[in-house]
Amino acid sequence: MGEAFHNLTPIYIQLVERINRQIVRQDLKPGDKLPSVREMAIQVGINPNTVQRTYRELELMGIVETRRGQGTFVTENKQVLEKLREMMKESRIESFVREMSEMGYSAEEMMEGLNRYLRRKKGGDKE
Amino acid sequence: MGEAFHNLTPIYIQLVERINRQIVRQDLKPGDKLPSVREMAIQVGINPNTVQRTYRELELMGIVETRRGQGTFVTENKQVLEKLREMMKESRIESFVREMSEMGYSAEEMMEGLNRYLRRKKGGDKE
Amino acid sequence: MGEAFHNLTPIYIQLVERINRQIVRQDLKPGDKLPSVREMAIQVGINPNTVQRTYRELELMGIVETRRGQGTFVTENKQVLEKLREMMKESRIESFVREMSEMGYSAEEMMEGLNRYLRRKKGGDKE
Amino acid sequence: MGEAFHNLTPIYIQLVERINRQIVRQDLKPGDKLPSVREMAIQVGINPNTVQRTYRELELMGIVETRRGQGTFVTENKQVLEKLREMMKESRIESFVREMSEMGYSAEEMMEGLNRYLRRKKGGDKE
DNA sequence: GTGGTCTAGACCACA
DNA sequence: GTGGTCTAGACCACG
Repeated sequence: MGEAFHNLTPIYIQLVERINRQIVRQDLKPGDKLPSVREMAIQVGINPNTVQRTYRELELMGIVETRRGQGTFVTENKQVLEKLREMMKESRIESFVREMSEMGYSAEEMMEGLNRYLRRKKGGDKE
Repeated sequence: MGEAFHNLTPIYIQLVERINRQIVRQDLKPGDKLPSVREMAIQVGINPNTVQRTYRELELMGIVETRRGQGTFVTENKQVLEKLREMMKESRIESFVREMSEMGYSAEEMMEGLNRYLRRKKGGDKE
Repeated sequence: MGEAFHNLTPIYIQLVERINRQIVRQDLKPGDKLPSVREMAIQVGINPNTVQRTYRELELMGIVETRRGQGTFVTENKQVLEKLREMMKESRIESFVREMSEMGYSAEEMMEGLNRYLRRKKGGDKE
Repeated sequence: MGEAFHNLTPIYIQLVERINRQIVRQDLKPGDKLPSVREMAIQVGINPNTVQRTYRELELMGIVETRRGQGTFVTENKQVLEKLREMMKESRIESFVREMSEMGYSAEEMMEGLNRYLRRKKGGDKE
């Protein structure tokens, strides 16, 4: 999640992660059909081959199932989805910790900071 | 603010953030000289005008001081630096919380997850 | 191993299998360097992209390791290689049994036929 | 005899083998009429001359009989058919043994592997 | 040099 | 229509 003006991580990986996020957020629910390869390519402005590669990657992970002539669908396998959710949670925590410790914060300060933020937010909730 | 394939946020903002991060990480210490406008422009491959704008922005925030004919330096004002550190910490916490709650995690699960991660890491530290 | 006048199975899969066979036969030993993507492409008369896809597939299976700027190498992980050997053995047995039972032979006839063949061969060995 | 990407063995031989297989599998029974030369040529997408050659080859082997003005028929000669069956069985066994020994398996391991596979399959049969 | 990514455009099989 | 494969040719990062 570094910066960079060109963005080094491959497009197809970025797209894999974007779709994973949509699934974990339930924007894409189990059984939902993803846009066709060509449609998605137009939507995000990349080449159909690159989308194809993304979908294949997701299929290898068991996250989507593709049915020839029909489309690509989010798996209904609860276990896989739960594992995905778990992985993304760990990944978020991990980069949070990495960034915070790069800034020089200790484990205690992280817990403390998060705790204070959450309590503050509970009071003044909005949006 | 989801990432994109081209990265929509203005380059000068990206550069401001990159420099702030370097300061908070102590890669740039109080009193350190930043690369000259032209040098920085070459290093990151952007237009000197854009770098100029970045430095102006940083100066308005009080984070750097420019001395005519000498260059641009990280401020030695402890208060400003402490505030910057605080801001970046809050910003990291905030996006962590936002992302985690988008994934459907509750405040308790965040605290729990972070705590478990930190304890796990304390045991098997390396690198 | 069917016939087919055009050969339906994708080239990159055929190539994966060919390489796996070479590894199992020890024509390619652990640690050996495979031909570079471009070289292999010329050797077998296909597009470098297709070879690249083959190598990637093999890497996902853990059968080869690729080192940027150096080349692609057969893994030295004994476990993976043993598993590959086991898989290919099972696969050979499975298609043997399938073909034989399509021809109407029973399990007993298969065992009997194989046994007779092997004993016959033991006597008149050559080559 | 490794496979290839274009398949080097002559088409008419491939077709001979395909038809033999259909006969041994009883997809084509004794006395059955084969498709006409022209029809077969269209079905498999090759030249009628090539089909003609295939049928001539099969006739030389005594496997089919052609009756002027009527068509080409699978022989009803039990002996010939039994011999064909025997030949194909031996051929399958031979290539099984060759492939397995190329992989470094001994005669004992082949028998053992086949036996285990068959017993395993007897239990969990399906399809 | 090496592997890795991306595009443009083609053709195929399934349904 | 769908996904899947292949090619040709380009450009990139690593060493």
